[in-house]
Amino acid sequence: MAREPSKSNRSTAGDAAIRDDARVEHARAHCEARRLNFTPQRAAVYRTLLAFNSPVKAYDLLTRMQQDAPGMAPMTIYRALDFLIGAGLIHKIAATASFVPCAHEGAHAHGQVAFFVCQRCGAVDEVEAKDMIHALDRARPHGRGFAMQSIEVHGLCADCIAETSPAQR
Amino acid sequence: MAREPSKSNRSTAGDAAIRDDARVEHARAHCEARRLNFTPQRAAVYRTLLAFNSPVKAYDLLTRMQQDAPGMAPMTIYRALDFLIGAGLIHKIAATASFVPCAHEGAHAHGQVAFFVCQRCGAVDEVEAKDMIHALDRARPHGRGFAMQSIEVHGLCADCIAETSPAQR
DNA sequence: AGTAGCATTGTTATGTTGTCACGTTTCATA
DNA sequence: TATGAAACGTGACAACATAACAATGCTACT
Repeated sequence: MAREPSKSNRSTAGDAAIRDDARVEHARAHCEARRLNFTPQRAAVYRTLLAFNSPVKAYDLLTRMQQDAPGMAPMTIYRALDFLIGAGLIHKIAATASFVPCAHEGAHAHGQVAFFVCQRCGAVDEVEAKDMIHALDRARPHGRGFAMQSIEVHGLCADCIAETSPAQR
Repeated sequence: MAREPSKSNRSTAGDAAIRDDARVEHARAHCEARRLNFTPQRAAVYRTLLAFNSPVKAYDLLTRMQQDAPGMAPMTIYRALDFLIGAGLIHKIAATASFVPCAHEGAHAHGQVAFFVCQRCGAVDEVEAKDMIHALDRARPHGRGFAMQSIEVHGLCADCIAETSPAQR
């Protein structure tokens, strides 16, 4: 699943890098429009997160960034991640203590997004959740005043079900 | 987030202990019916978790249990918690890395429960979620084969909204 | 009774994730 | 240029979780 940074497949990797660069520029504009300070450090963390192309743990991000910036400390990563979450550019997945770029580049309201998290492989699928919110509100008998910010659905993705069921027979 | 509209807050620690004891016996029967080994150690961890009456972190549980059993190691706690989760007697709340007794004493199917988790105070409200599951299934455009096991809704509870909004005005 | 196999528990060490505290740098702007 | 807030560097540490292996005890079969 992980994309190797190998030198084969060069054109694909290059295309991905170009797409990531575009997303970084989009994020910069997003922050400028909100008077948020999209510093080089924050941009670098965001850029690195994009390159993984899958949910990333803070220390994996740190390890990767230390290749270019030896001595970088955990705090540096966590501060940048906090900023990016606040800006709506990334999300934290509690189930796996990992981070993913927002699939909508921050362009959704709070409480209108849901994550389907596979507990086996860690894959995350982010979907708009307006309809779900309504369904949840109706289905919930009490706790009326609860202000939803995100939903995590934990379970097994189709791929992992396919891989595990035969072994159990 | 009280589950029942109590007539008064006069319930004593003694009453609570008696209720907890009943729940431990219920859990014992639950396990025996499933040929699961509800050992004294596991019972003790469950009993201690019940006594907190709120979401508990593993190390808080450890600290408490070390009062009676000095030298108890983290492994011991985590093993018991794993067993209790497997037995359906408790749930893990990923958002706060904490554990709560199942509000239904294990009497619900997998994928039919949702947790409303307050990100400020950590309070957890567990509700049956059959209706939500259907709503989620309908609202979700892709990820057809996803097998839901639990839902965590993250946000702010009514109490915390009441406490924070005046300060923000 | 003997013993093989398994589940449970004990013990030590280690790995992983996240935060605190405090000092320094940067930079817009008054 | 002063100065104050935001951002950043750094080291220590707190909190959360598991690996690995030893010891114990149960139980099922001979």
